[in-house]
Amino acid sequence: MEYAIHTLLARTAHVQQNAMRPYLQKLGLTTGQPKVLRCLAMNGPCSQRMLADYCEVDPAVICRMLDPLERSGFLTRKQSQKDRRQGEVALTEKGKATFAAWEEEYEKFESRMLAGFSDEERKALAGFLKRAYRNVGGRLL
Amino acid sequence: MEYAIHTLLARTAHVQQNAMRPYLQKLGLTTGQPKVLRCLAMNGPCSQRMLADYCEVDPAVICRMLDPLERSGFLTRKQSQKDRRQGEVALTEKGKATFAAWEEEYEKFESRMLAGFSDEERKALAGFLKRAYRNVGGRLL
DNA sequence: GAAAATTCATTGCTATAGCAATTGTTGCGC
DNA sequence: GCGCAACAATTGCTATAGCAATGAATTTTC
Repeated sequence: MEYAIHTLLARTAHVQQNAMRPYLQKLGLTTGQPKVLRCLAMNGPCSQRMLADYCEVDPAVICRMLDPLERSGFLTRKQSQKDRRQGEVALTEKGKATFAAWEEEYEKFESRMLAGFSDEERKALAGFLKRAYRNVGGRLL
Repeated sequence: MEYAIHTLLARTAHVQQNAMRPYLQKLGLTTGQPKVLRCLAMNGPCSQRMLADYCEVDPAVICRMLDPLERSGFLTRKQSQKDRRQGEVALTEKGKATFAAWEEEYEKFESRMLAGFSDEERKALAGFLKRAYRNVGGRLL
């Protein structure tokens, strides 16, 4: 039987997420948290609005995700001086260290997922995904 | 900047889902429902366990997804005669018609997502996704 | 400079998803 | 055939995600 691309894409992403969970759990992370930490690690302290834009999710999602991340001591929230509407979210040392550890751990995962892929194939896959991403409205990657 | 494959995959799947939502809403469907309808359309009446296996989600997820699908009149649930532990989930006529309409509607979406892809590229992308899917533990596609 | 529009964070509601525990039912070992 | 293991559906709890509405602060418009 033939599968539609959207099915292959959704299923692969879904199974991928389940496969990553044990790696993340070793570091005390859930599956959605690394992308928030990544934004902060790459861009430094951000407002929640910036996090939402970068992660391409609704601001409400970020708002709710920050509570457990703060409780776990990965980041801190405070009010911005310049604009009291905005918060300023920043990684703690623990947050930085945990994200760095995840980046290392992730290598193991990726080599498993792409086992048997040549360098050309990896490049081609990345290029295809990026093109499809842009075709359906993605603006960031 | 370079993006990890898992990021490209997760983001593309995520944006894809948001892009499909309006098409689905025209038919009164939510983003998770088509895969359940597909299983029933392809395989005929199923137990919830079969649906969970086919959709690669926890049986609890199927259990909770059936309530709204039943309320919308897309399917019916009854107890199996042979094994009273199992239920028997079956599409209604409305469910069949709606799924068929979705399959048509989906064509429009896919041609948008894969605009600019040659036939070879489509085949290559599908092949790559399937290999990655299997590498991370997928057993069905 | 005051009224209107916009922006940011948050909360409520729903959908999708995993895991653990529970209940009821079947099947197996003996 | 009885007890126990396995299995099916369900429910509770949490995480991720979208959308709508709200309240507070800022910016724009006039």
